Amino acid sequence: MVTDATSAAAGVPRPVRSSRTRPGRRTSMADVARHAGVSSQTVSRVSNGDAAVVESTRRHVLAAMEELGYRPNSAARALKRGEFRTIGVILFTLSTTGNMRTLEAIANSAADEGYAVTLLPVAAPTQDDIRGAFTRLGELAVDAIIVIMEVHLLDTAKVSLPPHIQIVVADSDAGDRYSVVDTDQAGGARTAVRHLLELGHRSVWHLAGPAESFSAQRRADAWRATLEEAGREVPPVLHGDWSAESGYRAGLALAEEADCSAVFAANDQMALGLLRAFHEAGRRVPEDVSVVGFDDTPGSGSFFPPLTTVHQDFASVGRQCVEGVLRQIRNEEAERGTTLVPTRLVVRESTAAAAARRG
Amino acid sequence: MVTDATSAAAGVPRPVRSSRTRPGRRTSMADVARHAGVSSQTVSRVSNGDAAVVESTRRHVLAAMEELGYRPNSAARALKRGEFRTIGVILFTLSTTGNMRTLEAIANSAADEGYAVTLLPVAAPTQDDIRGAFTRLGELAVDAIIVIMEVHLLDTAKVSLPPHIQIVVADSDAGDRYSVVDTDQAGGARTAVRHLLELGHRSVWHLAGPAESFSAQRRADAWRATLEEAGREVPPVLHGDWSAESGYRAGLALAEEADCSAVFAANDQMALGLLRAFHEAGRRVPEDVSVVGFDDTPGSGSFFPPLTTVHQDFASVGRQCVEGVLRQIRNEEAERGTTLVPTRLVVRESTAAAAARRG
DNA sequence: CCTGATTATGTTTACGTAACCATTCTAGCA
DNA sequence: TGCTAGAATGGTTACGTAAACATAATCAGG
Repeated sequence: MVTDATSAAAGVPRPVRSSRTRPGRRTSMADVARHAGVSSQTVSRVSNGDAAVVESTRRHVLAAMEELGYRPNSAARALKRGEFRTIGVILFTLSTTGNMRTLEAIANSAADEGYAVTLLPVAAPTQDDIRGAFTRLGELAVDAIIVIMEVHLLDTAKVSLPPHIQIVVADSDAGDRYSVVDTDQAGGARTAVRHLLELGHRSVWHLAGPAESFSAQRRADAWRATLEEAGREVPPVLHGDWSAESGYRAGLALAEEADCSAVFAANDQMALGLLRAFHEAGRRVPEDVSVVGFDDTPGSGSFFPPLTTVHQDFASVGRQCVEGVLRQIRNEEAERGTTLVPTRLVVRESTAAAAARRG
Repeated sequence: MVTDATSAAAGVPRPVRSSRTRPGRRTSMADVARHAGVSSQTVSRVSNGDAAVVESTRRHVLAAMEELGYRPNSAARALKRGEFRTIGVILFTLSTTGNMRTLEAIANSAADEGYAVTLLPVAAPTQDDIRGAFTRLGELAVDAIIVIMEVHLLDTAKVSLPPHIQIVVADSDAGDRYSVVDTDQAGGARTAVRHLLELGHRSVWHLAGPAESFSAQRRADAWRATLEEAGREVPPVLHGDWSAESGYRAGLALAEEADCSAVFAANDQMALGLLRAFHEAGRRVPEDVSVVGFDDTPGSGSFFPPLTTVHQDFASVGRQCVEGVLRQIRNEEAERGTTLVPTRLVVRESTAAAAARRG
């Protein structure tokens, strides 16, 4: 029930302005200091929990802060301290499992260290876009940058990286020029292929990612190398674009290959498409064809059949990106080299022992 | 080979310091001004592309900037201007399709408007965590906040929202207290159920999301209402936790129900689990059972069979969040009310006309 | 009761930028 | 030629914070 028509309308919450504070401005340390009858330096000390402020004073200042609704101004703080406590992340898209999970891990690790994460998406990997992004990053309030993309795209864009900013590159090559954290693509691919060979398959086909992708290349290279080491025939490589749809198309073609009893797909989405194509073509998985994916995306355990796949530890990738970047900030020097994060083969029901040799 | 032990180690790229600049500091406008022989005010004008600076001066200043590697200090800029040009996004997890796609759209829209996006993840939706997140956001360098979570969680956490900061809440209820942008959950669910009824199914079962979720509740409510409006029997509702695994478990139970010919799953992941359970139980989809999902996640078009599902336009949700927040910043006043983003039914192969009435 | 060390608090200043106002210069016109 | 309007540029200052230094208060030991 409305009891008083003249009262200020049940309004949007607004900051309470003490009569001591200037209108139109957020309350500053000076306001709090005046209100509490101390110097602004003492307010600063309380605000940072830093120096020795006697308990009674501290409480008094805290009360004043509370009363005036004081919030530290991070712009002034950053200006004074010379650091933003923020890490910038530049990436093309969040739409891949890997980027998304890596970003999440980065954000969580950064938060643990008291750092915020600023996102800088680049709509499409065109040169102009990348350059624009980096120009903006240079002006942005960040102490460091983590790049989640492939380094050769940086090169083609002739990007001038802000020199004072430390960089870790996830999902890339070029560990000799930047500090790189990446999943052990080759190791994962090798494990997948070995698993299939150990099941008795004569050879393993490969549905690779797009040719431009270094991740795809490394997985394909390791697949080929593993087959060659084992003295097996290397079937022609198929290329998809990471999408389930492209996996489906490749699967329709593979279903025609009578001697194809095992496929290693470069990611789970394409493996999903493969599964559908095989179902539709009447090739049973795993009885007729074994399929292994890569990523271990959520849901891959509920594919039909549940997918054997290479688990990527994106959380670890993200965490190590943040650790690397903070280490570089603290030491004030850039690092080089690549940190490989190991993978793990998750065996489910899409792989089985090879059927008797067929004709 | 190390050729000269006294040389500065083959080093990390470092900013070139002109002899005119003070060591240990990034070049400031004053440095550029000195180097170019103009006032720092003119440098400021060039930097902002703002005022009338004569072309020759402008080029001269730009050259000086280039030479000294000048980058504007965004902390000082923000302090002076009183705005950060940054939007904070708070969310629990990126691990759901919806959050991720919404975030991506927010980041893109914000970038278009010249705003950066700062991420503030909250590890688990406990009260302490939420409160911590908001305290940090209050001090954070943001002009506005977008909350991607359900409002009742804010309430239980007794969060005090920074009063000067504008808020748009995605994925929630409580449009009467905040400005909310959300998918038209009810409309989507209604469309899904109607689609199944129009195919001749006597009724539609529902695999709902977790009971705590408002999205799940609204989808379930609309499902029930649509059945009741059509005068159909309302089967008991099943609950999953959004995961494919929970869908699988529910599917095993549903496969036992002889009169279940159509299921509406509250998201695609659970629908994926349903499909696997039905396959394993020998119930053909769509011949024996029709299945509809919700989300239209990438890959759902390659499920086996391709999934009929309700497409959510996350890009639009994200865009409208940013538009709303910027409108509030510019008008300096909070808004209320809910903006519903329509859905679209994507009919694929997991739904078909009901078989002849069974026993 | 004084001295010197220690602790608590205050004062001054600089961080880099941009708004505001002042000054100089140019060109058009009487 | 002198005058004025307007354009281009410069000088000064404040934004809010925290470092560096200065001062005041307390206390132990002689």
